Amino acid sequence: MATADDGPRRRGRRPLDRQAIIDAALELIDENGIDGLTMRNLGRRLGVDPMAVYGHFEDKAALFEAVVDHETTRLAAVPGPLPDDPTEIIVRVGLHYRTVLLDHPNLAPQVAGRPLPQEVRAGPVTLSLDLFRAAGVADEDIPRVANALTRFALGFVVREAAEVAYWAGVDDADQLRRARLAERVDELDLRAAAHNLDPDQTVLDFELGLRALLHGLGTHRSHLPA
Amino acid sequence: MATADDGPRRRGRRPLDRQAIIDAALELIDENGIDGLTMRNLGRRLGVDPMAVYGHFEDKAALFEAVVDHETTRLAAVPGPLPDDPTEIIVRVGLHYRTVLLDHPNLAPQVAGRPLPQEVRAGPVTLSLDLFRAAGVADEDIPRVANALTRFALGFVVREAAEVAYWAGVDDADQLRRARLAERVDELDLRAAAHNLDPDQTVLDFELGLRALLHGLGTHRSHLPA
DNA sequence: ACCTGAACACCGTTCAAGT
DNA sequence: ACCTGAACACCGTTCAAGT
Repeated sequence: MATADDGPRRRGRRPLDRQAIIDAALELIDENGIDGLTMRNLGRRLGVDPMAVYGHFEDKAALFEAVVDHETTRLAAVPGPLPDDPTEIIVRVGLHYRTVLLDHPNLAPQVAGRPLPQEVRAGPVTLSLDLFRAAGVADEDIPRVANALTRFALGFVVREAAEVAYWAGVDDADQLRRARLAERVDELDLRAAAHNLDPDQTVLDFELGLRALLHGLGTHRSHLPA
Repeated sequence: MATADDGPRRRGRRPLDRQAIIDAALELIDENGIDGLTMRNLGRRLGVDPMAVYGHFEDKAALFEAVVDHETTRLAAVPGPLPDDPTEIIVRVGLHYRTVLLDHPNLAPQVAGRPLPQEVRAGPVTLSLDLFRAAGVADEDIPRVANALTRFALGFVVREAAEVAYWAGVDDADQLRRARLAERVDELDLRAAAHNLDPDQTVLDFELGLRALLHGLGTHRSHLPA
């Protein structure tokens, strides 16, 4: 058992390496959004002087980049076994992206706003040239098709995460904003706010959109007007 | 002519109403990103004591919400004349969304992460039930189709804006990060970084994706597996 | 009614000091 | 080698005071 007075959060239990700091940073971001990550909060959570973190990261920006990189890396780890059909593989990758981004919705915009090296090269599954070729995409269309799919998948989920956070009233410090939200919910009929907040519905929307996009991109060499 | 010593930025030239404050806030956000908007910077830009802003907005959060609302409202103002074909109207609305969001790329994630009342009701053009019905979408599919289109359009542009800002090195305080970026650019072949940074190419990607999505959504009642 | 400026409680970061 | 704590220059905001 730990002694009673070795710090507010039992410091020393974890030896304060980079991973322990990244994990604590993710906790703070999950709990209070991106602004919840402050060097002082981080020190308190780790049971350590705030300045101790500077021994492992040059500054807050470097720490934050490491946190985002940590999540970006997870995007490449698509769980198997995988289907044979290339189209189905692409759908699976898309659904996996969504799952990873929603694990830390407050960080989703940052993860999605960054290039994804792993989707190009490393990792067990990659959106590779060969995959798109196997799916029947002509070589010269691949960058465009890859762009459309990537931006659809990441953009969809970022907006999903942001909407959920917004309606939930992220920084619910003031009741006034909530009251205004309630009004707006009543205004919405077409958008069907309730529909948007149900994860079981949203994942279906996501898969529908992804398949429709794949189908639309695949059946026509170009949808652009002459 | 203004006298030489009436403040660092000729205060009094504009009477400091809400609109003048919102305009100055947008300037600061455009120049230095979301963090460039501070009450002290705002006061300096307006040639006024920072606390003067509190006479017009309750706090910084209220000011920021007003700025985002200002941009959200612009989304509804689709310039005419409009085509007759409902599908073409939807494409035009999407392209207009892209233009508005890219006017203030640093604010795009905030604008896109918010519900868009105007797209439902007010404004000269709305993504209305009637529009989707005219485009041949079955009533029960409309929420799902509207979701897919809205999230594709807004998500695409948010990611576009974020990627451009990222490669440009938004907060280019440190050269080290730029060096790392240069390495990464070399790594990318499939994603075709140069392609992604060319606005003339990106708008074609956007329109292609939007049309493919519309086509895919329209030709099949459901793309979901049984 | 609107603006000012000192003050307070935060923040990231520097630096000299401890072990 | 790693952690500490005082100090500095920022930040949003409160409040008493000016006009």
